[in-house]
Amino acid sequence: MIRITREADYGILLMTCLAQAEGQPRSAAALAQQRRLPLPMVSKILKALARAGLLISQRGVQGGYSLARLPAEISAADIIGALEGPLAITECSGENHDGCSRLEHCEVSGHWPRINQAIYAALQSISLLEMSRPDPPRPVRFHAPHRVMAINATSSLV
Amino acid sequence: MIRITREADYGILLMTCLAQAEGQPRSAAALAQQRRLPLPMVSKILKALARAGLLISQRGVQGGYSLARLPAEISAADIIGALEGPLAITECSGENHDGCSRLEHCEVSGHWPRINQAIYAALQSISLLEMSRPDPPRPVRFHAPHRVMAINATSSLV
DNA sequence: TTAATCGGTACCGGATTAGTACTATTTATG
DNA sequence: CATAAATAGTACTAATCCGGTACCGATTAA
Repeated sequence: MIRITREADYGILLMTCLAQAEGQPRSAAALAQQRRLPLPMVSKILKALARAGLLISQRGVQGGYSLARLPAEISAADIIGALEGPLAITECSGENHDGCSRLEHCEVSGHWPRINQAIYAALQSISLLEMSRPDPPRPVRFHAPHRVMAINATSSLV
Repeated sequence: MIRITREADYGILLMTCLAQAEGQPRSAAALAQQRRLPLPMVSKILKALARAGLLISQRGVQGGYSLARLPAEISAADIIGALEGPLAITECSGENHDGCSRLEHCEVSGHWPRINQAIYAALQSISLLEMSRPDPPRPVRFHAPHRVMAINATSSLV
């Protein structure tokens, strides 16, 4: 399946909290409490988001994190991308096919960037503003032909 | 990062082989040899694809697998979806939010199906026919703003 | 009858991820 | 100026999941 790491999953949850906070900084502890997530994890994720430039961090008493841009200017792709690090497993979907031992028997590799881009575009089309709507209009049923294609969203699992 | 399992990755490789075979059945061993993939793995994947109705299997001597539909009628979403099984980790992105212990503190969950569908649509727009073109026109560079969003396509890694 | 091939299940090892612990650094506030 | 509240960084452990293998049964053309 196509899955997203739990880190990115939590990241989206936290970002929606901050979107609703309207620029006012929130501490990691407050966010963890609000979403019922483990504090160290929340802390780690917020740090990463700040490093990626999506959040502004304010240290010291009364400090916290706040959005660096307006919710409408932040996409799901931004958040997920920020939390996934520039991992090395990108060889065949990215630009550098060097070091690909199977290249001579693989005519498909050139197509991965296309798929890549298609998914990226899909994720970029969804803004944080949209995701922050408190009660979304229950979207139309997923029209998978025979089997549900699932994103591994573990955010709400036990 | 957003990653695809290696199984699905191999699956696409194998499907392109079969697309080029033009209806003529190929044995698992032949496909494994052609793509330089481990035979047991190939066997496992082909079985799953056949069960999903994407391949037709012919047992016995001179048997093998062949496409159940025309390459143009099979999408990347079909292949990936077939290999990812109806895992249980779908609770929050699928339809049934039941059993989600954090539901009351999670206003985002309702949005996962949307993201889900967006990605699904992207994958469905790419047909096996397109992917089987021997040497694809090197697609335009991936226009990620600051960081490459990567699909973990490990097909061509060592 | 035989050999080639698909079908299914169970299992193991390794890699990645989730989560934790600890310490240093910054800063508002009294 | 001292203190407490908060972020920043790093290293580490534990659990899960994935890739891969092995084995045996069922089919079927020759």
